Amino acid sequence: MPRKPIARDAVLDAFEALLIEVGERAATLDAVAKRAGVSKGGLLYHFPNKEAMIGSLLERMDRLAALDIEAMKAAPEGSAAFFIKSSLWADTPLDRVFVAATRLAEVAHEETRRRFAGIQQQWLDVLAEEVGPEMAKAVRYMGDGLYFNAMLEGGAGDTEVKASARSADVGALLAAVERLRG
Amino acid sequence: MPRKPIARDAVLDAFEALLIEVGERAATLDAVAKRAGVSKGGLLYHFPNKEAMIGSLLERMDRLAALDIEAMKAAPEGSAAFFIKSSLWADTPLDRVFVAATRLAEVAHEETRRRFAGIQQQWLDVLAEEVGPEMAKAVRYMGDGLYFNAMLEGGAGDTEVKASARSADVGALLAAVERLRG
DNA sequence: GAAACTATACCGTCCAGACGGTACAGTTAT
DNA sequence: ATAACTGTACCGTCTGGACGGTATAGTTTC
Repeated sequence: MPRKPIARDAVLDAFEALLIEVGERAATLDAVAKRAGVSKGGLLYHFPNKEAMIGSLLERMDRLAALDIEAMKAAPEGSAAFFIKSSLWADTPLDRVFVAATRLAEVAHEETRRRFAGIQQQWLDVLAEEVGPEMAKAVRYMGDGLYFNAMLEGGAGDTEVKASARSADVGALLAAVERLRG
Repeated sequence: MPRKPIARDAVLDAFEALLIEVGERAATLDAVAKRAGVSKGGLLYHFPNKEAMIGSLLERMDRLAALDIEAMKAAPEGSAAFFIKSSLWADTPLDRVFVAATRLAEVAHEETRRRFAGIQQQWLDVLAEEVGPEMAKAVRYMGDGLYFNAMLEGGAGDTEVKASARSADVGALLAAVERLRG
């Protein structure tokens, strides 16, 4: 059996972290390799080019999103409440890959945008089963707004403070969801 | 009398358009000059460097946002309904500069992020006067979600189709706002 | 006559990617 | 069992191109 490609995941993690913290512009191959503790040559061994690296990150996103949608369907508190809660930045693997991918979509990366649209549609479908198609949109836009703000904050400043400030907002949103459902 | 600096606004418009349509990465000085129908030298005559150009764009945003907030306060249908409607992508000057600036915030441009936070706070304050601080957050997140989606779509694909699809969503959001207010 | 440009040449830096090499785990032939 | 071989998993360096910015000489418009 050949050695395990431990560097592969390390590279993907580093790429993700740099996208979140310093944006797409600064997530260069050199920077990713350095952060992953790998040489640039080693990085390019696993991912023949940058596009391939992005492709692997998107696969990771699809995989995690599929799990999230399953959990959402099965959530005892209802899919809408689950959705709002999980839209809050909590540094989960899904949160991370999502914000990282947003950085790519922002630079007009078409494939990334397509994947996003697909996942959002799935969320909407599940929400619509619980609160109807109209209110589902309201709920989804609230969640999107939460992501939008997480993305704007990025890695800058005091993450702790901002996270707790936003978790207070979730209470308000859950109350709003209750009203919308009633 | 010297000629009027018509190129200045043309450059800013071109920069804005490129940010929206092809992202920050592709909005290079050469590309901006070409799109504005101006030589690179001419561009740099008005803006000594790229940062200065960004600064001017942010000034434009602040100016337009201030007008919007005044209109919001004076809106007969209420500030919340006005806010939701105006969060829809309608290709207005404010919409354009806002999405363009989002592209900069996404690449971790700190000054841009600060300006955003300031404007968002003002919106929240006005909304809170009408629907209270809790529901104001719900409304603002919905608006943010609308912007988030406009931003993800960018200039790619059929803008007409997507705009009309989203304007249908606004009906749902306005209904949601009604419920939240009641 | 001066502001508002055009046009072009150039510099330093950074980046994606190519390339040639090395270390070593596992396999096969003896 | 061990020497010879094979393929995977890397490392370090180099190159070509793009980008931000400088410089400068000339041209148009008011």
